[in-house]
Amino acid sequence: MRFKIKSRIWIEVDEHVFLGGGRVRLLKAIEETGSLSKAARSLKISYKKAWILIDSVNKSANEPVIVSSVGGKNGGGMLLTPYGKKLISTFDDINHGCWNYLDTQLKKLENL
Amino acid sequence: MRFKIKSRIWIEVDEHVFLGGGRVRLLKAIEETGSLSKAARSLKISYKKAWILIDSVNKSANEPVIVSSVGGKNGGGMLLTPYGKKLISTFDDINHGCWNYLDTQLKKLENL
DNA sequence: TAGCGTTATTTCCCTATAAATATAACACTA
DNA sequence: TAGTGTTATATTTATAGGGAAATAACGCTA
Repeated sequence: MRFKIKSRIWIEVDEHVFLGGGRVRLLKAIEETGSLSKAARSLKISYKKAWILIDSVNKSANEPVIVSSVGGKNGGGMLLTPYGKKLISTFDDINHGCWNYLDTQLKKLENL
Repeated sequence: MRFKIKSRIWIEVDEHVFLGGGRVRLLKAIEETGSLSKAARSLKISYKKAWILIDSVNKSANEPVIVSSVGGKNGGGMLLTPYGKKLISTFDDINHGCWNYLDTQLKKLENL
């Protein structure tokens, strides 16, 4: 029997999702591209969906995660704040730790 | 900032979900009630949804998880096999361990 | 001033998921 | 034999979520 243990973790604030895998992927894409529309294209999700995700992150956080500018040289853009960068690296850290834990548990299923 | 780290784990076989929180809840309700229809009513999900969940568990497992009988004294029913009982207790064990790990990580978010 | 590429937001439509309904088969009971 | 409460399955109906498109505002550039 070939088992795999999968997991998904997310952070909630006031019973609402604040940060999860999808939001972290999006934040990383914003960090790389410098814009929400480019990030959405690179992840092949609609701009609307990307905007809703970022909007909910902003509304849940009490410290800025991204700063956006509209108009200007290249039309504007989005940038991660230092707090935002720390947030995604901490999320990744915890997530990897969770995977490592689950790997150690696999044998419990295999010799069941 | 009041953070909570939430998680969901599940077991896959051949890239398909074999066992997750919902299926485990349903199996426990079957163990308590002795029937799939009673279990579905107690969890307030439709019989159809419950049947699809159990059907996929049966198809993924290569050892029986439940045995069902149709017709008869009380119309029939469903029972967990010893393997099925071991499966849900192991799942619960791993799941609680995951929660414990995540609790230890919460401080990383709080003093960020 | 016209054009551009963004952010920001609304509206409409479609589709995929879930719920509700219906039906068959079954084996016991009265 | 009629009735009952299951399992098992198909069909129809409703609902919610996502995608596409349209629109506005913005501030730089040429």
